[in-house]
Amino acid sequence: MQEEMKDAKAKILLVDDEPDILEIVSYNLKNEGYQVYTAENGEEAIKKAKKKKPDLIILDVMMPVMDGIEACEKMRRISELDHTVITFLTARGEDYSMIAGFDAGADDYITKPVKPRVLVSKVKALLRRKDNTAPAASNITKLGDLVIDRDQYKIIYKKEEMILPRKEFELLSLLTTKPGKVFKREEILDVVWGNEVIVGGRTIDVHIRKLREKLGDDSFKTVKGVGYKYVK
Amino acid sequence: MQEEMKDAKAKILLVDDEPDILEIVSYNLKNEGYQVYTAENGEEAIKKAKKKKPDLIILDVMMPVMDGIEACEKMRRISELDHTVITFLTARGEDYSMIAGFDAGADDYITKPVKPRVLVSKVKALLRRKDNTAPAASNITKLGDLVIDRDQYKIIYKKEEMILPRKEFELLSLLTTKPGKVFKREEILDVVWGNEVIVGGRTIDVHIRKLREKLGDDSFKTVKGVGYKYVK
DNA sequence: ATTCCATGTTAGCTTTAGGTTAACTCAATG
DNA sequence: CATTGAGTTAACCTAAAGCTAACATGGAAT
Repeated sequence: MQEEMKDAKAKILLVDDEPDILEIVSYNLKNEGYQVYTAENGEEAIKKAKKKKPDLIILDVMMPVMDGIEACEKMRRISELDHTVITFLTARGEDYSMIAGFDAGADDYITKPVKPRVLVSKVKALLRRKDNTAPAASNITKLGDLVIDRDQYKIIYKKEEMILPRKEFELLSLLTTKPGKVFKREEILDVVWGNEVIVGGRTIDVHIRKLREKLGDDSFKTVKGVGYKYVK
Repeated sequence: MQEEMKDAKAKILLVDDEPDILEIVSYNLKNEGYQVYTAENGEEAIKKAKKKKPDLIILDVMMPVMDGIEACEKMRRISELDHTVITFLTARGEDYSMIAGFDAGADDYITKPVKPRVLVSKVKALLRRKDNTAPAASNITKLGDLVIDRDQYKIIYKKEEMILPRKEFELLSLLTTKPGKVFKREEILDVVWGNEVIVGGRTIDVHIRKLREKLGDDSFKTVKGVGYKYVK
């Protein structure tokens, strides 16, 4: 029950020049537990956005003083709003404004006229999406100046991104699952090659060598007669 | 084969405590080709709604066990029913129940007594309206100069709108769900083709090639022996 | 029906990155 | 100083991806 709370207090900035719309929409959003701020033009919107750092900004395209597109562009340059979702409100059929909107850095758009219910569910969806996007649940191992990203099949070594061939990556990946532990040659073959395949005796060495070339000699220690280990 | 059913077969959940009404109304709706489910009280209605995810729910206000208002409120909290239209059946003159109904999240109301013909045309209208509403729940991903609209099955690339063949679209759609992540060929087959279908080993490549042609070579990186990834 | 066209799949060939091997060297150990 | 296991190198091999054109299919248009 309490995890429903997290987006319950999401802050939303609603920007439209028609007070009626502001009122009806903000009423509905507040009903859902959101904290709603409003602005009647782009300028005001930017001020409030800076101050409140909302999670979501709903921006009407057509507005006096500063239109939605312009406001959006400006807001996108404000780094505090990096994680803010911006969506446009646009009249149906105005495709050009949709494209312009994306160009200005919007994340989505909602077409008018819109029913409160629909808008609310849309807002929910957007905030949900935001949550999912942020904490990319990737499986990453960090060891000193080496970062191993198993999702992206890449590593970062001394701030430098590099991609390794598959076997090298998997070998490294294995050794670093337990730094310091000595992996027997047999173990390595099992995991990296699969115990059906039979490869010659020097194959592992060659791969170790390549890793040493790329990641520095001293990280890979040989334990004669047994196998290899990775040390920071 | 299972999707692509137009609203000819729209699912309607009809809720009323009077069996006579259930029968006569559902007869008429079925005649029009709708798939009709019935329930005799709010509790039952919620259960069936969850299971069947109807497009439209017609809800009598006055019911034993759980009345329409309460049932409506509960159903509105079920996210699978976000796009379901809910309409009340209310006795003429009961204005209060109409207001309460909207407050509970209903989309419309129908006054009793109602002639079958009228009801049917009302239902048609509601479902038509629903179709206009639904695409507002768009599901859009924006990545640099690429916008993917999963609802409209179209993309915007460098300000240019284009539609991709289904497989290409789905492949792109998958890869972009997690930019940078390497999707294994097997994963891709599972998601885009479905793991029952068996396609030749070169099929994915060809689709990747087409995407590269259209969206630029460098966005699609090959990770040999593993799969592909999308990078901005 | 018939034609036409877009999409999807396949076969078969080319290309290449990646992986393996052989042959030799080196270092450690007893 | 012999033996054994590991290091090194470059040649070689192969599985995997690229590519192209042909074929298959299904839906739309006529």
